[in-house]
Amino acid sequence: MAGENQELRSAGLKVTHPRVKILQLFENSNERHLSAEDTYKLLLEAGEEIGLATVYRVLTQFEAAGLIIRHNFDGASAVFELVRGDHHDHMVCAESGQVIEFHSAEIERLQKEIAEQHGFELVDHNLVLYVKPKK
Amino acid sequence: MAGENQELRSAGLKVTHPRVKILQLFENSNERHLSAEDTYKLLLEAGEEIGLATVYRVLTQFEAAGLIIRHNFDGASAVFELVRGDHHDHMVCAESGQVIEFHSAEIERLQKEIAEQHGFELVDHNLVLYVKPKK
DNA sequence: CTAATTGCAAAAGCTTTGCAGCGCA
DNA sequence: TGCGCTGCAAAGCTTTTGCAATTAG
Repeated sequence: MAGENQELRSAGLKVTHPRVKILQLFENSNERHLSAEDTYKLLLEAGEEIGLATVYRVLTQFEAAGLIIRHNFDGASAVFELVRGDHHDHMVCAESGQVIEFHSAEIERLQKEIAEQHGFELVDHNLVLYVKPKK
Repeated sequence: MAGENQELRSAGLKVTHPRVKILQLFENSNERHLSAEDTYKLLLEAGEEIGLATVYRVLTQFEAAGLIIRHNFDGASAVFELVRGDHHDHMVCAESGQVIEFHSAEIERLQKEIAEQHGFELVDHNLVLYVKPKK
């Protein structure tokens, strides 16, 4: 309830109607991965008249604040996801469009190892598996 | 020299001037990762008057034919890379912008394993490590 | 009250498409 | 010759931005 307000303040953002509603949407939606357009439409369905430009601005601010992360799965449009503390990667089904989250400590370890072997420090990574149903 | 012509024919594509030039560009350029815009500009510099729309169409056809692959590193614009038979992933240095290619059979194996554990078949994947120089 | 935020519409990238003319097979 | 290909310009999409009005603190 008021939890969102605190999260926004901690992020250094004023508690405005659009920001609260968008944060609530991410916290309550069944679909964890939403594009700006998805977000905009869901707000409209919920009777919230929030401009699409505002949705984009708020999502960008949330990303900068570390509240959500942006994914560019295919290149078409970005999708956003609430940060819940648990890091994970994604598997996208080419047929159903379904997005599955997974985590592999071993892959994470190997990534770090490979970066270091090349004289670098691993800052971030992006792993997406494109799959189809097993016959 | 005539190698490109054969590659194009095998791909079921007519041997036209734009297609030959674009394929040569990818085979001879020092930079292995080119966006449509990069390709267009390099062609202009080489004195080839090929339309940007044609560049996009040819790159899309080459991708469909399996001659090149498309990467969406950041979401801004896609970059293309000649398929040389060796599969590899990429490491991008945040400071220098440098792109390093690497391959890990172990990560590949784990990916396949994970997809299968979830009841899927791995079709493709995208792995990018974002790194910075080790201090 | 004041600076931050919003909404609208216009603009900005990147990419695709319609169509008339040109070129390879 | 015929169908595919090219070029240009226009249109499409996602995302960003300018600006006046509104709102949070």
